[in-house]
Amino acid sequence: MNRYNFNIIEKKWQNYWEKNKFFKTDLDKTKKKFYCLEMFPYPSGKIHMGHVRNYTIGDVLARYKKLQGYNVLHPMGWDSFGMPAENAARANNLDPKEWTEKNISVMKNQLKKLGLAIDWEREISTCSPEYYKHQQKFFLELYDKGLVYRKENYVNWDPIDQTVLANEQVIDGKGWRSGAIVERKKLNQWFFNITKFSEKLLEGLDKLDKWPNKVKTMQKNWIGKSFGCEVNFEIENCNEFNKIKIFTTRPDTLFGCSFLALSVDHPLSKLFEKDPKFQEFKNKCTKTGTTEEALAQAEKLGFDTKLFAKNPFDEKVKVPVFFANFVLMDYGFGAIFGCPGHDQRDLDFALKYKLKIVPVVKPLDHKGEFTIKDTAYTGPGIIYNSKFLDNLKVPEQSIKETIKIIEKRKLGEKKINFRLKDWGISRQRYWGCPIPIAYNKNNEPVKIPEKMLPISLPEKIDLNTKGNPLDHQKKWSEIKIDDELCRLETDTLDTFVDSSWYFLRFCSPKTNNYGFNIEDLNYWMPVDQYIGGVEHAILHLLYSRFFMQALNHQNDKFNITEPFDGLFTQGMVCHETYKDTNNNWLSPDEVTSDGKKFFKKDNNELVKVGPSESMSKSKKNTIDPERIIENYGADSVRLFIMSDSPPEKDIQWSDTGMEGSYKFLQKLWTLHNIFVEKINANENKNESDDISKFTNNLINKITQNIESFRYNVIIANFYEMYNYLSKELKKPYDKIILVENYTKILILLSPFIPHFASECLEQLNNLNKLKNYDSWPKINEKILMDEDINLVVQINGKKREILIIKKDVKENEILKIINSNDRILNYIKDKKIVKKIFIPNKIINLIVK
RNA sequence: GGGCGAAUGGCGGAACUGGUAGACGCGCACGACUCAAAAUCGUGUUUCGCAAGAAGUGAGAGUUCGAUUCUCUCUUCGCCCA
Repeated sequence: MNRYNFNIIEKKWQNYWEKNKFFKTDLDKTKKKFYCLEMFPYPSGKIHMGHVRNYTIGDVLARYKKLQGYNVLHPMGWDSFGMPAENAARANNLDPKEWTEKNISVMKNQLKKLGLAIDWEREISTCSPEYYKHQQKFFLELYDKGLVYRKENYVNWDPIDQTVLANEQVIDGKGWRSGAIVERKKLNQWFFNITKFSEKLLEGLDKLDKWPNKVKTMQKNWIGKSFGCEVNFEIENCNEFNKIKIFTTRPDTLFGCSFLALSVDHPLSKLFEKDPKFQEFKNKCTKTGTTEEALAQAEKLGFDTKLFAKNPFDEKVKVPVFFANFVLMDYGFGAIFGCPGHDQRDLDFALKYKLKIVPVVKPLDHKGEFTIKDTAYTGPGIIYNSKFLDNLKVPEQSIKETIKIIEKRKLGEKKINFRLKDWGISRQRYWGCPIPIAYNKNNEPVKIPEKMLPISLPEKIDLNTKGNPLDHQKKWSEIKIDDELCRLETDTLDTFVDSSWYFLRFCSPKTNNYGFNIEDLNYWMPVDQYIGGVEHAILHLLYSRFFMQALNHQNDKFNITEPFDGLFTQGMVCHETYKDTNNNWLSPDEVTSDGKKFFKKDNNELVKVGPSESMSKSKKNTIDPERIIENYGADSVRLFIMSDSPPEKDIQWSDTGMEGSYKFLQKLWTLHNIFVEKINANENKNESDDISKFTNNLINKITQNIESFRYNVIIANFYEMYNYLSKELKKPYDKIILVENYTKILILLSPFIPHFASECLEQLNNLNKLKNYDSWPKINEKILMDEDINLVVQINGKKREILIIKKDVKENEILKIINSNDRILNYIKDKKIVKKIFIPNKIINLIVK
């Protein structure tokens, strides 16, 4: 018997699919559609196991839906702008464009070797002017709608490299490359007004019932809607600034207020502009990073203004006003009141500056004096020390009631605050989409007229400059608009903008005059199933949702509000980590094992085995998919990556598991040959038709498990199928029955191991089944109903016997069977049956005494 | 510190709405084939026990005829936010 030669067979089918345009999207819009999309990759060089997992999950679904008769859109593209290209190009003196294009061609080739059912004619790449031209139009459209604006904002500034750093480039407060201490610097930057849609983005989550709750909660927390109140504090003896407006979510603790804290950017800071001590303090503040986390961890610092504010509830109580490093200008009004008793940050601050600590909430069951030492009390309880607020229950009564009083006394009003900030889209980098704006002589922004788009990036430029390379492109940046010489914006767009609408472009990838064709969109959108890593749970998904809101805004024709109807977040691919005696990471290739301990291959030194972690280049625990495909074939890899763990959880890469999948494929091939042999022999008789029952049951299980993404269980179902069939085929079977059942089984297998299934179906002369729509096997309910069931007999809740009986047998029938079963009777004899619990087709439980 | 989630054999995991715990795979053991090994095939594999049987899903309680599944408390781990 011939061995299954995956090399020949996989190549054969990949060529066949390409030549016959097997996965070309159908343009017939009368058919029911299914838009299956996986997060497109960044072309970093080679595909990694995470891609293999992500794209196999999607591919299984796309192939399954196609067989079910859907018109499937399953495209692929490249998220091809971004820092790695710029860094790699700088390091190796290359052009980012060439580097990117080379990577794309390598990775595309690798994806094809996986046998993915992708319509490559719809391929897009975000770094091509063909793509970003439309993005520039969208930018101007949003600009016209008032959703884009420019303002000064802090960035992470590397003073040595003279460049802006992304948050992830700041490591322990230092620049990743230069090691310089990162500063906060104010720059003029472009923003998308995402906060205009805070409420809509929050409400929209409720309708996304095919999203994981986890992701929805994360977005909810990120948007961070909080109910609170603005309160005006009067400032004593200050003519220029007699009122400060603060925001608080805890107005009920107002009597515990012992200071006001302002951001150094608060308008009141103008009074201290000439104070060198204040400038020194402000500089100190700019040295702490811009992230909320950095601010939270930094030591609480204050600058005493020597001003005093009156407590609005009791004008006799006066509290000092500070500037403080932990108050941000873009939250609330850049001013808070400090209540050390019930907020840890405020308490740290108060202890440092020896301010009063007045507790105003105590736990309900607390007896005697309640004191605060070094931990603020934030739990529930009851208000005290607070005059007219005393005895209000915290939090259910206190906040609401206090706001009522504040509004009645006209001291402030109820306010809803969002944590979500506007989206800063300016990047001081070369390899990104140019912002279609220029500046005139007066430095005013001017829109680039549509006919001048795209503003393309200059090519083959010197990247080894300080700061943004585009700042050094004088010639490129000169542009004439309406006969006026202007200079182009040199900032480029955040790459999250590129990925906020690429799924729209896939619907009409070739349309030239606009980013999409609305008829195509109305047919294909929303994406029915979006699949990707949970690391994009917040930003990418939120920005994409925002983009739909923005396009929708003031546009009756664009009716999409939510881009992704279903979302699935897959787990990561992990591998053990290895370190040598000098604590250097070792790759799995450098390590060998005797089954118990691990050794370094070249010198037999003992290797330290670390925990299994997500595959990453830095820990050297990666497995190269291409090499695995070469050794085992794409079908085997697909099988393994689907088999060991539920798709939403992390999977451990294991060589033995991989080998197991490979062996299983060989076993299926043996089984195939037995089928073919038996079909040719045409035994012309059936002992029974158990095989049809089995197949019918299998269809039922596989279909249900695909729909709920339990792919690992499906692979187990296939193993069971193999175990069953290798025995069952020892019986004689009629050719017709065999062909019919085996064809169905191969169709069930085809989404998972498409090359193998195609080869076998071709040998059965049933290849057309994979071409035709609607060939996913249907369940025969009658056969399903006919099956025997296991009925468990329990005595006092303990399993004592299993009865294999027909479905829907009545209780008294079952009691008859029990009465003739000695094993069961043994447990009942000499006892009285007190109670009978009977659940049809499941269980009978006899309670005896 | 807050939010969300998880914990099942030596390992990965299964058990859809409370109803047979451990499917399926890996590993391991034994056997067949072989001079031998690999490959392949077969049998077994939660623990204790010769067995009948008993215990058993991180720990402890509770609801129930019946709990891996529901409720409460605790422990550990993971993710997100701070």
